[in-house]
Amino acid sequence: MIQRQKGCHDIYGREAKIWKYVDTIIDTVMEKYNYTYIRTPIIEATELFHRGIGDTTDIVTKESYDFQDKGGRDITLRPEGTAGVVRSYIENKMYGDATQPVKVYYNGTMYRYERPQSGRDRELTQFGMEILGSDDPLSDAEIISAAVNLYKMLGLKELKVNINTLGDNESRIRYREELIQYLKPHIKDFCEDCQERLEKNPLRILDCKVDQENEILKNAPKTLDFLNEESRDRFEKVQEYLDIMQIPYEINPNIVRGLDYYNHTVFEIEAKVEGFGANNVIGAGGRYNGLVSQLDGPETPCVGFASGIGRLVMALELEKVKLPITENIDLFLMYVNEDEKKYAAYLMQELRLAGFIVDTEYTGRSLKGQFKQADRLNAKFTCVLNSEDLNNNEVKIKNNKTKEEEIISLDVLIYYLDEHLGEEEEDMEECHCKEGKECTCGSNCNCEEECHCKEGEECTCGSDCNCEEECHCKAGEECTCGSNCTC
RNA sequence: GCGCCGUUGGUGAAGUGGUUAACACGCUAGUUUGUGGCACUAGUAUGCGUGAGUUCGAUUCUCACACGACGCCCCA
Repeated sequence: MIQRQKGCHDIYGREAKIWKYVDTIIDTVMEKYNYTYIRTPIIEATELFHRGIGDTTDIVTKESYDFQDKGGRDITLRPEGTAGVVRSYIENKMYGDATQPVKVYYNGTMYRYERPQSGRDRELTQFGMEILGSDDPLSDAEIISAAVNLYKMLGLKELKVNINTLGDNESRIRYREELIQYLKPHIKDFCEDCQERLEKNPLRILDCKVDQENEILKNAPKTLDFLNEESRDRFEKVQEYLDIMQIPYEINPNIVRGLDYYNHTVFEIEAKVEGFGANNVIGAGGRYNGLVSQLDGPETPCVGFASGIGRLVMALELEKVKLPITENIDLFLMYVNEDEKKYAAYLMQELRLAGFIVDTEYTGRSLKGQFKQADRLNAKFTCVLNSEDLNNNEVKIKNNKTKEEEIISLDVLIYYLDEHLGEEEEDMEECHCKEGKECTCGSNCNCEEECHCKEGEECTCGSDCNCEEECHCKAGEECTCGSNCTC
């Protein structure tokens, strides 16, 4: 059997619906902020990332998907989105556009040759936004606020925004040197990883999990002390704008972005969700004023942000955010003989063109099996096409929730469905499951009522539960049976 | 690149160095029910990640590899 590639995932079914939903929210929010969608190639010249992201970064040195194509060109599968956007900005001379700054957003797959773990895959989907051509601290604040608002709109509640500033390139380099000098005499007392980091990535030592309690580290020089006046003013301005926009944040001097191109404002957004793995940063970004010129474009100040959609979806699921995802169909048509089947084909065509979600039987199941199928598909209405009724120009339609059945004229079927599905919409949010009955609300269950599930039985509240014994659990409560039940 | 644990049917899984790999769910068919959701009956892996080794014999022991989960490095 051919398997998917390591660290890659197939996304389908309910999960795919969540991804699509997240995409639509991104589009909606970005439209409000007046960002335009940009789509750049997944493959780029290898040199772009070496010059853009930096030769010392692991992403470029160890983790990139490099190859030569048949023409001998050095190609890399993009490991992140910003470099490609900047390349496109320069190549298409967007700096000459009438509307400045240029505000764009992207949403696509990135590739990193890494060992997979929770929240990290080889193929990842990132959404990101960039403002190119503005040095205004308001643009820094806008990027952060847009990110936070997006997460809020998706339904995430517990967010932690960490911000920091690296200062301009000059103070950044000065600080780096100072830090190395300070740590060097004591480096023996640090963990092995930190000893490695000293020359390669000294700023990372500040954020080391092992040496967090080390007194020497606690007294280490801070980036903020090395800022020149301009950098300090800019950082204060960013905070001021964030305050005005009522975006809560914390200043965390240990936030260090991995990519070489960052300067001034940097930030990370963590999702504080129980059960999240070690990688709980769902989005991060910062200012990169030097990148455009470094890639042969005009001196252009920029700020941007990127977010992993996979982590985002994981956070939404762990937080059990209620998402407006439809998992039911309007009508399931059943039939027994060939004439009825033909009529089903005709009727489906009519109803689908009229805008209803309609399905029927395709595998030759018995009528009994068709009823089961209708339930599996969460059909709101079912209809057994019966030759006799059809000859009378009538159809028997059943509300699958109330179990009420009516015989109506075929001429008014569309009108009937329209009317009754409208009613359905209103209490779609409400769940009517009771003891011993199937949950009507689908898998994202928030039953208020008690459910009784026994070993091996499907939990009546709709979640997958492997109770050892009967449990009486309500929505949001810990399951009394001790199993991993999310009743 | 490093570490730890794992890999048995559509699903959750039990299990053993030796004839037919438990149980449950699901699915399909049948009986019954005025057109299903209950009950009952039957069917549903020639197979235990892949390859090699040990052995008379391996799904069960050993090794390698692949993949999965988690953590480190690094990073969204």
